[in-house]
Amino acid sequence: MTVKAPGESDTSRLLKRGVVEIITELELRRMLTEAARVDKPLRLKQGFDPSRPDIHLGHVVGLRKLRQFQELGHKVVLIVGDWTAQIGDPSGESATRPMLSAEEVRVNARSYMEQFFKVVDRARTEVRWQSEWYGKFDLSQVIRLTSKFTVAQFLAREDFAKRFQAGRAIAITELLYPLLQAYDSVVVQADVEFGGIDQKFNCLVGRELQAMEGQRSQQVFLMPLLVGRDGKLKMSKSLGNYIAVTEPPEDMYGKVMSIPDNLIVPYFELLTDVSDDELARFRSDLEGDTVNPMDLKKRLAREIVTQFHSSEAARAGEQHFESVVQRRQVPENIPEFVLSLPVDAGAGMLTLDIPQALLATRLVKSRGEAKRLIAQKALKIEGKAVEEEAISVPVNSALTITLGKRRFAVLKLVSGPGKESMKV
RNA sequence: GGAGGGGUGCCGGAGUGGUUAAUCGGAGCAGACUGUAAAUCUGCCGCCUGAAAUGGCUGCGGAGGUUCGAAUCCUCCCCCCUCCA
Repeated sequence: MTVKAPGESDTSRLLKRGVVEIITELELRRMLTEAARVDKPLRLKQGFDPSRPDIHLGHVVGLRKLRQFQELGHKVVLIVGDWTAQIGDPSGESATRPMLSAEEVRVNARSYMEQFFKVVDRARTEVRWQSEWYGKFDLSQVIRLTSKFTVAQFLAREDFAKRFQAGRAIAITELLYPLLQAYDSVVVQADVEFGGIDQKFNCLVGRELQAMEGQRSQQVFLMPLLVGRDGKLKMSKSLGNYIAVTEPPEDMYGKVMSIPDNLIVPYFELLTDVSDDELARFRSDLEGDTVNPMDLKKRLAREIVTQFHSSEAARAGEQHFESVVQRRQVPENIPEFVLSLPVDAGAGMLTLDIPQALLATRLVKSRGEAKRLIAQKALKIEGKAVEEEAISVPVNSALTITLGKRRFAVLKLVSGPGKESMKV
């Protein structure tokens, strides 16, 4: 094993960019130097909650940081929080979560790790399950653990303090959450714990507990919370403002394009490797209005899609965006449906009940929605706006349907007994 | 053990007998505009029927009940929260 000491330029990238706070930076710097000197990697602790196996760009901010440390030779210790998951993270108004079966946890963990290792180096990661130590934890140990802290200490945490003052509920298990997380640090002998700034309290409890157990306290590395697509709140799955790392390239590209302009620079800063000089230029260009924000955003989207897919996928995503969104063209490979309808008496025509057809394709959820969309001029058939709810078309025609900006289908109409439709 | 507050549509949150399919905000969708799926503006936003005004159904924690009529009143039940012990 070879642990490298960071050079000066590395250090500023490592310890300054995308970092809110390091507790304590001085000590961490010492540890980095020392680790290189004795060639012993630092143990970088990162936990995850297997009830939420989805990784989005908000998590990626931290994962990239872990990766940077790994590149210096350090080791990530990934903790599968199969016990804390049962408590629920107290940050926010956590609703009680359903308990997961052991099997569900396993499935989630597998899926999580698949995503995790898109960014983090698997070879330099140790995976540990909480059940390894909490599976045999007994009451005397629980008492011993809880006896080390006071309510006042916990009320120092902003989230608890606010809720307490507001007279809102704080479950006792929620108080246990930071304790368990802290004890994890003791078990795995963490040197540094990584987390979003909202994890500050939990990580600090870890420091104290380690000291009480006669261990060297971990350093705490806190990163900013990425703002979600809404431009206001932190990216989170429950708020629906996230971009998942498993997103197909077109969607990922498109979703990056949908972030508000004021997030362009922060996203570059936290999610890409563009240099600090370039970041500064982006900033001034945006302020001075000398760049079209869209062009910067396209670059951002390419960078991000490339990280999780490939540069080819990024190019394809961009082409898709330019043709479908910007030029409003119909994409390729749209779903096709065959609809069999009775032929009208006389000529070889049939009457297409459009809401019915849209419902059959599941492009809409109800006839009502279809009618509304038609009234709102959202429907195009073969590129032409259609405002009628029924049209007459020749048998065996294939119609390309566009509904709004993002819904497409091809309808093949054949003569048949009823209104049954089938998907092809 | 005692006292009190509350459960409303995807979310937040009004509403305390009819004018409430249910104010408003957010999300979502559509249109316009545009430099983008940014921003902004406008509209839509339970289901079915109808070109439409209309009509029908479902709906405010659950089950009953009162009433011409209930999210709103009564009874029982379930769940959540706060305070005092």
